[in-house]
Amino acid sequence: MTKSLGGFKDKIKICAIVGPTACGKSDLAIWLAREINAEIVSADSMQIYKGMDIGTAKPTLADRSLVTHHMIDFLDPKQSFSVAEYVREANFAIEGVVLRKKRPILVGGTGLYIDSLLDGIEFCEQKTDPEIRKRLFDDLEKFGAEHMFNRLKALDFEYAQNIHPNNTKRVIRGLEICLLTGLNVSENMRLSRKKKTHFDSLRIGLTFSDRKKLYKKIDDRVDYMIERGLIQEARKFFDQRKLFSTSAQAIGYKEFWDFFLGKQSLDEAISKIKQNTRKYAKRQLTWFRKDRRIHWIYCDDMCETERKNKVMEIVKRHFEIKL
RNA sequence: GCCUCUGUAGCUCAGUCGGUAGAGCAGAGGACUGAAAAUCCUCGUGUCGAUGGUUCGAUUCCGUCCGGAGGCA
Repeated sequence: MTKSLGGFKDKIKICAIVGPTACGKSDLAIWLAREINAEIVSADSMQIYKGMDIGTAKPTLADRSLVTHHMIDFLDPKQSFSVAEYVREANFAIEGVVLRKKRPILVGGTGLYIDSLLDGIEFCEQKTDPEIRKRLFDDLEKFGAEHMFNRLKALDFEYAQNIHPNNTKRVIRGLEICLLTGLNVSENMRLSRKKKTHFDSLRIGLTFSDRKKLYKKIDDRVDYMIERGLIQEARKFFDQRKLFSTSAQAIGYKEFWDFFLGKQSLDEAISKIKQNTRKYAKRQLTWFRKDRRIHWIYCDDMCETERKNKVMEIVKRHFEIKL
């Protein structure tokens, strides 16, 4: 969290547009930003990467010439990234927006990034340590998941109760935190929540009441990505794929690798992308649904004009904009 | 026309030496604090193609019919 943000007297009013992938968040945000003199701050863990344009449905240059976008298109795909870095950079970007006398709109589907930012989660100073992590993974291979879980349980019983022994990624991170900070995970989490957020946020959720309609939009969008040249875009990264860390997870790229190797047909790769995107959307919905603060807008229950009116109504109330 | 194989969950298939059935995938729900587009957990009743026969009992054995695949003419 940047020190300077704490320097603002009042809480920063911010509007967040959240929801599953392919539900129309970006378009709505661009329209809204132009209406209320705003700049857009993205909360998307993959649109940060340079060159990954089609597959991440990144706002186009035309979109970006209409409204200033932050937190997209700035990192090399070989670089890793994390929530902590996101929160730091996004806070910095929002500070700039406010200093320019513009309103900030947060838009994205990465729930962890959104909540960590808006709820003011303060991550500890210590970064991740690749060596410790590697050692822990070696131990995992040697001794198994159950053993690692027991080690965590001994250090932090409270946290261990919340995670499943098979979720080795979480178990190892838990152990890493203990080794790195000297405090257990639960204690770290309490500290991270100690300070109050400096945001006064409005959360608007975009979704469909009929899940099938969302899935149809996803399928259609993947087909459109293919038309726009997703295969060529993915191919550009193919040779370097082993150097990717965070970006290697992006849907719409990794699914082509078996196709490029001649192990799978193009149709199979495309179906896989659609399927993975649908599953991803489902996970996003699980994340957002539990958040009672979100004002939900169901895209299939109202026409575009109604939708915009509804959004404008609650946004104006939040920013105290007079008619 | 004859022969062989085949018809079981939305899909691909297993299985029941005769006591009405189970995997993978798909799908649904959930968790989530430095990899999060990641990672992980939970959830399986379906006229076992139709109909007749044998049997205490058939999805399982037998006959016929219907659908699908292949072979021979």
